[in-house]
Amino acid sequence: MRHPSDKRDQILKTASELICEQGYHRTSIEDIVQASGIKKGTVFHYFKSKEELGFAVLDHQYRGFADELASIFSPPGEAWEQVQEFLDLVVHHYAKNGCRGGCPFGNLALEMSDQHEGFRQKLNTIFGSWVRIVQGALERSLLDAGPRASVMATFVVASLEGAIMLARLGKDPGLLAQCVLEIKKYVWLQLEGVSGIS
Amino acid sequence: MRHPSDKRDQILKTASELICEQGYHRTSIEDIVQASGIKKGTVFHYFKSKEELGFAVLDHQYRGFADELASIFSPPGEAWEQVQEFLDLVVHHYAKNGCRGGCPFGNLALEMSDQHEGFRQKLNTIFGSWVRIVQGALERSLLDAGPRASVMATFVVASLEGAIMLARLGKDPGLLAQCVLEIKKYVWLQLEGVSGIS
DNA sequence: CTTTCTTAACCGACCAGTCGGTTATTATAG
DNA sequence: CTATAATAACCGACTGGTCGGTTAAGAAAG
Repeated sequence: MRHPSDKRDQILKTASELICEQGYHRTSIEDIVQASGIKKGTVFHYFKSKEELGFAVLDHQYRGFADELASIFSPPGEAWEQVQEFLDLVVHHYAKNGCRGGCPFGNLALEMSDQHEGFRQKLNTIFGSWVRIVQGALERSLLDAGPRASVMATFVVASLEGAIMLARLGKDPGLLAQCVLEIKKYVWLQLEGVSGIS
Repeated sequence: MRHPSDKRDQILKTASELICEQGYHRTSIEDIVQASGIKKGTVFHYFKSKEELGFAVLDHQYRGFADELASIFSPPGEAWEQVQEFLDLVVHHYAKNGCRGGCPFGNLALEMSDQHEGFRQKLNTIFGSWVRIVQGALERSLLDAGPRASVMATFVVASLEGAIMLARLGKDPGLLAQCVLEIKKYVWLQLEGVSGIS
């Protein structure tokens, strides 16, 4: 008994990995065909174009990431500790795979920003919702939840992306861990300054 | 023409712009030929392969950037103000061009990190020397020049790269300006803490 | 003349995407 | 339950076009 979506998922998974490592343009349908064992006609049966497959891959990756975010930030608990937990998770993830692939969203963002308006908007939305989640946690941590939380959340995400990029370039997960410590220090100094936590 | 040709520079310039906006793989020799008016054979006369052209473009871009860095950090002066001057220059640059193109080194870094070892090493060296320049300035600003300066400089560069990426994605130079303020605040808090400057 | 530069014509490889056809699975009717 | 009709899943050879790269011959300069 075959589930109709069996092969579709396999295509999605293989394409995700390849696009993450090689980028969208560099990854050919033939690459996906070869890596997955699925035939070309089947790929175009489920996705009417490479572009549509690209969008589906992006959705697929974001769904997985959003689930992880939710599992950390949704349960009740100390917000600042949740932020730290999230940062540690990122560090741990890239330490495990040796920084191969880098951030799927950051990669596509740099590749497509000036190239494909549809991808740009989708990615911008993804980063926007990511920032908003961090912002929410920071607001719950700060006594005066003003516009500072938004600015700080944006900076945290930006720094994280930059650190992932440099760590990947240098094949050095330690660089990411080091930068994450600085991010924590940055946030910590703000929390201290504003709310007097110690 | 007497001097080694005019056309070589023109190829380099056009290729730099296109690769910066579209990426290396997405930019075909044909694109460069069409944008510059120079014929295909001429391109392969001066650069024996696309790869060699890519390396030359990278060198060309780094030379320009290194000159700017030198003109800021070399003259005698208050080191911390030089760092700020540099950050402001970056903000100003992307405000002027609306974040189009993004950082040439960051773009290539993400595109080539897992793809081409030669590019990876060259880019890693470039970022390394960039970090070291910032580190030097921080060391001149801090009373106790320890390993902290290196960590901070790495974080500054990483954050800057991440901010440029997000600003480009959102077509919002203001986001970069905002993040640079946070970078300054981050460094400032460290200087205060360590050396008691106010 | 020789050397350097420039050009257009050309090539094989590879790309995304198509198409006609062959199975599986399901729905329907007797 | 069986026979049949309809639909969805799957396959691989093929196409038109573009890619990076080559070649050979002309133009320009010393």
